[in-house]
Amino acid sequence: MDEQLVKEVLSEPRNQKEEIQALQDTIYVIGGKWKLPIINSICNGNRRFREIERSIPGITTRMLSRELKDMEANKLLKRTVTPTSPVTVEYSPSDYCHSFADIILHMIKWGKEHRQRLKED
Amino acid sequence: MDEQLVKEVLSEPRNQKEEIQALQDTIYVIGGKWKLPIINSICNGNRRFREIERSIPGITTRMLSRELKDMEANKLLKRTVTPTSPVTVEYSPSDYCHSFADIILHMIKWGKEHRQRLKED
DNA sequence: GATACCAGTATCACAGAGTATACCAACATG
DNA sequence: CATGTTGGTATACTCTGTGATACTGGTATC
Repeated sequence: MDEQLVKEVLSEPRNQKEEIQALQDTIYVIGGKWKLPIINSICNGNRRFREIERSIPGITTRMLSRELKDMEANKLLKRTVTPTSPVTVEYSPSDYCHSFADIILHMIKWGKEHRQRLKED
Repeated sequence: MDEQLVKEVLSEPRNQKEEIQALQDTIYVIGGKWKLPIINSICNGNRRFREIERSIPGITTRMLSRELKDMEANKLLKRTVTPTSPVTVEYSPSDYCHSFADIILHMIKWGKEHRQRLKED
């Protein structure tokens, strides 16, 4: 584990109440099955609705629509409509959106290692 | 962001399908409102049932009971019963449990920064 | 004797997360 | 002219995660 990060995040003396509240806040924001996969997809360069939809196995049009609306309202991303014909709709990440990069990266790492462990059994 | 980690986790050329699957696997394992707070609590030294319960704001006896059972079955933690009177039950983290440390740490970090941003408005 | 703590289980109930399917208008492609 | 794509909405449904409340049996405390 990254000792520097530990020092940065975990104040001394430890304030466990604050830590668990922070953890619960984060879970509240990115909880659910789809938020992180969507953020990941958009940060990976997917912009169009169907493009994002196709990049996430299992998601339905409805869930994607709902989550995108929600995330736009919370300024996690920007929705841009270009009046071409037919209209072009593009979703792009806000800076805020990039702040999840570390979390996502570590979760990808964990998922890969997890799969590796399962294979070894 | 940690460039070394990026190189380690994100293979070149990128395999986005593998990445999103890894991400979804991780969400599947630690998804829900309580798993990470419980892991965090136990890794922070809480061992007894009521001790863990008190350390997590909002959790009910029932949810804690269910999640602990689930996590014991998945070898995320060990349940030890000492035949004192009344019996002493202790939950302790497995090595596996510690593998979430990075994710939790980054989520705590994000939560703290999030709260800071809200205060600044 | 009343109350409180421990480690839970039982029962009931609900909201909302998530699924399935169909549909729309406008355009492009074969 | 039939089909497919885009960017969604509408409707109906399931289901499970979560919550509220109550209870148990043994012990310790007041």
